[in-house]
Amino acid sequence: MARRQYPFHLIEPKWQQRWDVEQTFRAWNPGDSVPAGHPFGARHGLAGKTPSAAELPPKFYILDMFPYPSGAGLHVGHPEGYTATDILARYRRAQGLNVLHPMGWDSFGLPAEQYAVKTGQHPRKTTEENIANFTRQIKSLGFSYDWSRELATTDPDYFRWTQWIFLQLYNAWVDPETGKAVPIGTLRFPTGCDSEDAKRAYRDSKRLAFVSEAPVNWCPELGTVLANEEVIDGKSEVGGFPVIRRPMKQWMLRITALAERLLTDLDTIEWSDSLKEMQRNWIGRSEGAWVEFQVQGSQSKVTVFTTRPDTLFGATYMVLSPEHARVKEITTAEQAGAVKQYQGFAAGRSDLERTELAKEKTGVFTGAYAVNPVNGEKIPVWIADYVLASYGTGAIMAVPAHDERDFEFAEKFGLPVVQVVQPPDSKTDWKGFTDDGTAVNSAGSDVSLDGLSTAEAKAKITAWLEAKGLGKKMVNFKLRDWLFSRQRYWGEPFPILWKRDASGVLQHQALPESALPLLPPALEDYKPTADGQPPLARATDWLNLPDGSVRETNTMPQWAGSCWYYLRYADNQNAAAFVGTEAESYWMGTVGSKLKVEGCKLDPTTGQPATCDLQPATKPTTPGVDLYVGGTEHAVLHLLYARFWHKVLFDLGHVSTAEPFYKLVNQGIILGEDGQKMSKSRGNVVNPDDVLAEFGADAFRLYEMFMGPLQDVKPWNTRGVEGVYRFLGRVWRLFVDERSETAYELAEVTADEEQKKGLLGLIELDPRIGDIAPEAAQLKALHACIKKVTEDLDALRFNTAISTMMIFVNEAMTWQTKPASVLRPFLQLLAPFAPHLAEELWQRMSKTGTAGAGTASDLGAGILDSLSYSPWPKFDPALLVEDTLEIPVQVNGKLRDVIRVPAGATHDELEAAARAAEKAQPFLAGKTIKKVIVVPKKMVNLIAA
RNA sequence: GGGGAUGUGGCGAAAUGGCAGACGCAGGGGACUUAAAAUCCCCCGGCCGCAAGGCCGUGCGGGUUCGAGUCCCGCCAUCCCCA
Repeated sequence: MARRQYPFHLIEPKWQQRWDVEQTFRAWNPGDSVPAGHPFGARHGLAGKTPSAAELPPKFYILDMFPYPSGAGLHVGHPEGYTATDILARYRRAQGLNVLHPMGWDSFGLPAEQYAVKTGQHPRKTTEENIANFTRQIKSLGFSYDWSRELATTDPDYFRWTQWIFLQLYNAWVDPETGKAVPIGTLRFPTGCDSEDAKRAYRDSKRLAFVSEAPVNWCPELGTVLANEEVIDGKSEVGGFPVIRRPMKQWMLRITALAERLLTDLDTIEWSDSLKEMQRNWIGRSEGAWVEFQVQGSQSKVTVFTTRPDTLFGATYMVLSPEHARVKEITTAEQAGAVKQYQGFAAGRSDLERTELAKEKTGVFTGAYAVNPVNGEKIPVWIADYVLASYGTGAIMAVPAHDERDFEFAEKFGLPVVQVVQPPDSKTDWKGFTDDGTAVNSAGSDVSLDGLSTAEAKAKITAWLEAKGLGKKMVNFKLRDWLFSRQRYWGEPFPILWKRDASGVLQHQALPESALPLLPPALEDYKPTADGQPPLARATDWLNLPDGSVRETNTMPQWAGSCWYYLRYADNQNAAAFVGTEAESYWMGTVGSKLKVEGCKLDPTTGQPATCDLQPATKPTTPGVDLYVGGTEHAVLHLLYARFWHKVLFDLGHVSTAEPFYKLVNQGIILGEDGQKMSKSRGNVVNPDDVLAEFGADAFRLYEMFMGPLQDVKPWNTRGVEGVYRFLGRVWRLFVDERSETAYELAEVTADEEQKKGLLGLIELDPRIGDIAPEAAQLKALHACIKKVTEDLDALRFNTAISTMMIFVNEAMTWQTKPASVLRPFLQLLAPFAPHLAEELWQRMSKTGTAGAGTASDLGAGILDSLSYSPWPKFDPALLVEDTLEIPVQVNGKLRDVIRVPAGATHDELEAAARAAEKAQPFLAGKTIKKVIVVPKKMVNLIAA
């Protein structure tokens, strides 16, 4: 190990302990009493008071995606986002905002359960051990979390409310007229729906949480249903066991009912365009029409959904999905055998195999014909597995001329191909042309589309269909309802009972809220039962109630707990509600402070903040979480699910905003030193513990941010850590007296562990630091640094902010005098990035008895003891004004010279100086200047010929 | 297959359409030292040149512009997500 650049091994534990003991980073809810000694109270004049929401400073809610506490511990990818949010949390705190910055655990999950199956150790024990290790690692990085708000999704006090929210979903439906979730009691029953049984069935079919017989990914080996994302190439992601599709009774959440709002409300939030695009694609809204086809010689009708009703004249056959309900009744006797056989074949194939991977189209003719409503033509009806039962109506009209898959199918089975769209460019082949064009061959006895553009044709034919009662405009979504049950032990049990009705049929029924939390039973064996029941079914005492009803044995998926944790952080001790109204509306920004915070202007001679009081607010605070940072792997599912729950809670009046996360940033992943994704098998995983031991937490944090832009993918490089570590060493040497440090180093050699803690006191400030009037160049360096770091932080450009501080320090190292009024504000800039080092030096700068020209009180006056709550400095633009500028001179667009001119040079002066530029002369010789482009303060371009 | 992102020195990267390569790493040279480590100073895109300087250069091909790493069109490559 190289020589230590500075005693981070003593500094970091010292400050971490102090922050912990003093609860420095506690966030204050409306109605909390602020203790007299807390720096937040000192900063805001709230010491010993109990401020209301209006009296508190504006809120800033900055959130990390909470981790699954795995047995492997933290790797360097986790703290990337955490460091970014911590820097911003500290920055906003310094700006005077009331910052909510919490951390918790997404602790339900399969690994702990699998370990339990193998060893019999309760998953709770494994989970607690892993949380303890994660906590230790995260705390060692010095993040300013309010640990009093810690939560774990596996904690009964937490999942009690997850179950409660499930009941809200269960007891709600979406009124199609308003598109809003409302209590199930408001449901209006259709005429004829009179009996209690009929009403129950109708009600159950409208609930946002409902039971459905759906084809699911069943993994016999794991004994559970898997979500699509947990199945890779037909095998389980965990363990690689085969997965088959089979219909099962499952709890579903009706997310499709809010599809439209999930789509349109994306416009109200500040996410990256690419992220919004991913959500839009996932929701997959398409406008089209449904069209009804009469089956010839039968009463049966088949409804199809098409996004291209304008191509109706080109429909030469129809395809139903093999599972379509009408298949049985329309199939002719001759084809029955073939159809049945094909249905069996299709059942064994996944959606993936059926649609995307299938190069060879398959299908069979049903023997039936349908009538094309626009021209009365008879077209054959096929079944084929490239049509999915779950998309649209499960049936399509095939227009092989203008749809790729239909075309392939028609080619293979020799079906006719009729052109009905003319491409705008006559050179383009119409076969397989799927874009917009002009309708052709589209005239029937009753309606003609010929000559119309695709958009016009769509409108005309849809109106015609509607008038005839044969079809209607329709919006379809790719988004499916959310399969919400898992056959596992380590998840939230459903607060549901199954009770027999009068005819002996089991009916589901919600537990009362008073029965929550419903705990999972104690088990000896965590495996599914021999007959394929979930593990909860093993607990017969728990399962069977005295009245003969049985409990639901499925559990919720891991997504459940992460759908609302950001709300619980706002009020995690609340025993009466999932979140208190006042806390929710304050932190989500709907009832807020009437104050705003101005930056603090520095007095140029003392470097101390002058005025930085709270001013009346002119803008409302941000609705929702101000900034949410996490990995791009959650770009779709988690974020969509959480938005869905939030909207339901909003509609039901439980939360005050329509969207949970106002601004969201995805951090890029960190690769191993070899440029490959970090993984145990590649052996390229970097453990933060090792980096911390050698370089300290501040260097680790700094490097994580210095590597490159937060959103980018970037490889780890240990040499790079050394670089920023050296920078911190230079900062240290900028402030401390070299001789005292030598004395400290000598003492450390012989000191025992206990004595070492006291040794920091031996180190003194550099005697050249004092209350000296700063030189103009020094002030300029400082204020340029304040400007750039502040702007970079606002734009999340951490890497360039660090570069800027390096430039400042490199320059400051050459100074013969070190005015405290310049060095002190620099520490404030550094503090969010390297908080331990900055606090340590700050403390020395404000301590009595420091060497130097100024007296102790001069150095400390007006400065809070706690750097964490000291006001962020504001730069003075007047100090940054240049009196001369370097202006590049181009000839014909190529740089030829650089001239120095007064900053206020006029257009003509600039032009004259450029024409006279010495090094430009050879390129002007013998030519005449045709044109001159002058960009004031920027450049001059001479066009010569 | 669909979607998203990214291509700039040996490496990580900077650059409101206006001096490409800030800052850092690696490398080279020097100072200090008995020596090393640490630290400090200098050099560091390629080619030609003793030098001054010149030419070329931001994945490839076009375009817009006085001027393009940046904007537009078309390719290629890599990575990520989803199916």
